[in-house]
Amino acid sequence: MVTTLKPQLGANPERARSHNKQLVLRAIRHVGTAGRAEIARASGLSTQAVSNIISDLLSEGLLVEQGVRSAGRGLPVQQYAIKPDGGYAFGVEVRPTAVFTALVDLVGTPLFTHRTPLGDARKATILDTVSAQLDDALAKTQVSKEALMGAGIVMPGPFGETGLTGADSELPGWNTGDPAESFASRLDLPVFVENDANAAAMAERMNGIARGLDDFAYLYFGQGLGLGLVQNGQAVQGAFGNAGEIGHITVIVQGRPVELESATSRLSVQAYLAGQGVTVTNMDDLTSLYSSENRHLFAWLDQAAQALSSALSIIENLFDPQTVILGGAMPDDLLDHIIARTALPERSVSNRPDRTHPRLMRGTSGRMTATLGAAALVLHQAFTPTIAEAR
Amino acid sequence: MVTTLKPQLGANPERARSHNKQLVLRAIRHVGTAGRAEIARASGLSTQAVSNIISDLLSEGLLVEQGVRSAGRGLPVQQYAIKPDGGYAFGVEVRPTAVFTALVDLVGTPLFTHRTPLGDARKATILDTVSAQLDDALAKTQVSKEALMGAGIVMPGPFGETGLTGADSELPGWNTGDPAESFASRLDLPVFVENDANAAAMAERMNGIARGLDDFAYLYFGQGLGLGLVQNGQAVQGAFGNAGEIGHITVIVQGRPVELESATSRLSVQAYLAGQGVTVTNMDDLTSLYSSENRHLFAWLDQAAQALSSALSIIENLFDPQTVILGGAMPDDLLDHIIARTALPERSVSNRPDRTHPRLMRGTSGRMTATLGAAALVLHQAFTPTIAEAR
DNA sequence: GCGTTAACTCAACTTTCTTGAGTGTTCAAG
DNA sequence: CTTGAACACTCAAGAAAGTTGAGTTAACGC
Repeated sequence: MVTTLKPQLGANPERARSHNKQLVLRAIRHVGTAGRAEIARASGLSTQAVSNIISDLLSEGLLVEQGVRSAGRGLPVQQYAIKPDGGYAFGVEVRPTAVFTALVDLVGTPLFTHRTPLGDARKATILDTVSAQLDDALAKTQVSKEALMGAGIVMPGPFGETGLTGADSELPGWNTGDPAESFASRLDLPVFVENDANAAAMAERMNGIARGLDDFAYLYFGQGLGLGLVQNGQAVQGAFGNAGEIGHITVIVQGRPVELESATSRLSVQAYLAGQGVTVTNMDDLTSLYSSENRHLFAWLDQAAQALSSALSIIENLFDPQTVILGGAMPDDLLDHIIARTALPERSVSNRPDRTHPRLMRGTSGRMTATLGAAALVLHQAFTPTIAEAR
Repeated sequence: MVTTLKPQLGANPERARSHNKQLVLRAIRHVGTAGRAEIARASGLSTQAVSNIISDLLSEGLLVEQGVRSAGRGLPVQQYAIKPDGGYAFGVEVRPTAVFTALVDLVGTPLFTHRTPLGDARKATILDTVSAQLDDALAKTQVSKEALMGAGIVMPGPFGETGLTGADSELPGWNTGDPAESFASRLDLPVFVENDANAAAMAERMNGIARGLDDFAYLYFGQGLGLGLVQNGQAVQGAFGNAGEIGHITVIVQGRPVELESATSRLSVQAYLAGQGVTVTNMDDLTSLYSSENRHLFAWLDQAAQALSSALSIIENLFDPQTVILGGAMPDDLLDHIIARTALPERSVSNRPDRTHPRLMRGTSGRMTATLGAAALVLHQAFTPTIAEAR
């Protein structure tokens, strides 16, 4: 039972500078625009140090001057903001039948999104497709490869051979070798791999409803149901990268134990409605069923809300998050409906009077959520000081 | 909905050095004894830098020379080890009826442990008791206050007013104001507050069965049942410090939903046996019941194992830990029995062929587990590089 | 108007790390 | 047995990045 120490790096001038640069970028990003003195106070560095770092970042093209603000006495503040075209991130979501790609700029604005159907789901096919899509994205947006900071890849978990393997939506050929490695060498970029729920959570944290939150959970409606976890500003991956597989835990619905995923997921609603003779194939079908107040859909929503209430109790009591966000491949209307119907457990550490956020919130939904989340992984990394992380 | 950025510090020479010192200590601690070159390789620093740092640590009394080892070619390695009396940590566990204290040295060896009954559980009484115990511990062990690196405090959660407040084992008067603050100013020491489960987990990681593990869970039998979570080498506290309240989630036992804590906890076994006309008041009673193969106890153990199996499924699928450890106020025999009887869920991300650790292991049990865990919090902090953490 | 306040710059200084040359010890090949 | 390679470590010089303190500039308020 040999346990190796996780490699951590010592601080030297070079790594210290890189750390400080990311710290400054993060501070500016958080408030939008900021002046040197403000950043110095926030970071515990001297104004001089911040000045030097900012002049570096300006010449690297990561920051722009943003005019002067005179607030109170003293010399007016020269303000700085993130330069949108200071860098770009490529986001990829791999599903068994298609690959979704997105190119976003440094502030997270998508410049290009695309869906490419997959002929087959072999590893080589996927790598080829993603690589071609990257070239296409760069060409269409006139972005140079040098300006790309990395690629985020969202793949359906679980990774490796586990007790959940063999189920529904598998990708063959990925269980051997490190997927990140394969993509990194093929795309010649730094690569970050995550599951859909964590990626969606990070997207929400970078540019969505979870901006500034450091501890929250994200329930992601994908094919099944995934749990994204952010603790201390970092996505929780678990020892083998498979944290958040909430779909297979047992919850109580109408007094009977069922798998959470079988009560609340896209497959679940499709199966339920099919059992009632109603066919849905995409999110638009669900939206129109909802607006026509289809009683079968409403019945499903009710039991989904029940299942969710159990899940909420577990998530809240185990993680004590600032909030729980619901999002993914489910129309806004339905998410809102579920949120309204979900009983907030009383016996929960989250049931506290001094809350700043609702216990349950709706996040971004839609087909591209996870793909944009993949890109957000790259941005997150660019704005997170990491002196000790070995690469 | 204002979200403030978590304060993070920039790197300057002083903080870089402190970071590197902790990194060196951690590297040495991990392997027991080590030479300069070995540490340099592990930390990404130059041998020269490591040399300078080690000479610092020697003169601060945190390291000792440990003789020469000639391994293969080259100059024999001058080895260094942690100096046990290089520093001390005070551990405190506060319960409603008693305060437990321990003084441990830098390698974690307890020099002094004590149980002090509490006349009442008012805040002032507790602070007085702890303070007196600290003085006593220092006097009896001849340790100077300057050598104390801090105090770890274990208190029953949940912290603050929550949906679980008002239950069984409360301490009045702690919901207002920061407990850490109160202890820090009273003891004039750096203070770290945790719940019992997380503290026990950190103890196990520092000196127990979880040495070197960075991602694991600890199920702690206290009054109720608590979940300690270590992710990335850090205890997970949640947004409000109340993560790990697993006792109140619903699990299935014999087909019926029950609160986990009512099926598996010290109170649970007492209540169950009382219902069968068997009275137990302490762990020794349980041990003798077990060795006499009491059928009521065995029946309880069986249903506890069932409940645990459900809990295990949740923990594994949500956290994907390296292992789950069982420990706390329950005799070893009983823990071993439960572990042997607990069905390992098949539908779990932890059910994988390439495991290095068993899925369920027994940790340290006994009355002082959490108290020593409290002290371990201080040691953990001393061996963890933290350049960016604001204090 | 004029002093106070505050942001920012400049130049000198400090800390800490890295680099490269040099020393001493051990092992192994000729 | 000699010689050279391998390796740990030290010394001294140099580089990188931070801090400090004095000085400059602009706005506010009395």
